[in-house]
Amino acid sequence: MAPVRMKDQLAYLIASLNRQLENDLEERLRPGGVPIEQFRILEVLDASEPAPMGEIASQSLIEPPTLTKIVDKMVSEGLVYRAPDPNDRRRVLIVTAPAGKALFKRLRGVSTAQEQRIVELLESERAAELRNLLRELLQ
Amino acid sequence: MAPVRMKDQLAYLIASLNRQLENDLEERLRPGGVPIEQFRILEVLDASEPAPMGEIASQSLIEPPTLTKIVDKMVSEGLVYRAPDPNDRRRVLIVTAPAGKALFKRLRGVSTAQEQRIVELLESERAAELRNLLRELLQ
DNA sequence: TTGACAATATTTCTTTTTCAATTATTTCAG
DNA sequence: CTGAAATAATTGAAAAAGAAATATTGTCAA
Repeated sequence: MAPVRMKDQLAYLIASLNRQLENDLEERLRPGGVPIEQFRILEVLDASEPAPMGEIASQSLIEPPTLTKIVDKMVSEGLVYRAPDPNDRRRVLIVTAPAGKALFKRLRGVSTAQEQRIVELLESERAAELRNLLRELLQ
Repeated sequence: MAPVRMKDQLAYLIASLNRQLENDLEERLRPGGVPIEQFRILEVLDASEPAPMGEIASQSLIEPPTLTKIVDKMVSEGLVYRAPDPNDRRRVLIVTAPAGKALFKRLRGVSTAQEQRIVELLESERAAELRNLLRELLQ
């Protein structure tokens, strides 16, 4: 069997593409001065709010201790606030503050535009196929 | 148009899958006690050696200052050594030392096994299709 | 040939991230 | 009910990453 060259490995292609997409997103967020992680957190909250720390961590792919510190910063910037969960007081729920909502409203297009660029680059049936392949490999 | 849920976004799927593959690889490398970055550097060198720092950096997706520090460590562990490029003395070429070659020989299977698992999980035509889709999106 | 600019790698300094341990709360078997 | 184990989040120390500055060498137009 011919040796698989690194650049042909699926894991490597995925890592490279991931890097490329992150750099792209970061660059487009830079004018707003918003770190990509903060943006992802706002995305998670936009989808379902309020959300406990653990939920945000797993969805945004950020480790819990890191998330705590990022949220600290976002709280101090007035983007979100913490609200202890009355049903389970171990939990801390995060809620988007008005400033956070406004910020996200300004920036959400950055992410959807990226998705659109990808889908356009492939034709849409192939984009759907890619989506399926990735899903199949997850878990 | 219905709002694209975060979990359906290609960028998110790619980030998630990338994370999953990295965790998987890291776990399998742990017995050898080798950080994933060192392994990737050895992979790059295995493909073409000697290689200048810049080349290793871009291929392994590691930033130059970080790479310098990792190579420092690898040199002190006797895995690689530095050799100034005689043709361009700004460059520093990295060469795999015998211990590095031995280590890589023991561990290379980890990476090819991962590739195989992916290819098997999909059938191989679909793996080929995935490869093409990813390539198309790169650059 | 020179002098300005570019390229390569490293260093330094600051900021982030991670890892392990800690606190607080909940759950549940006995 | 009690207390041991589990879960959620945070903290603090150490490690890693990142940005900017530096050192060195190379390139090329004037």
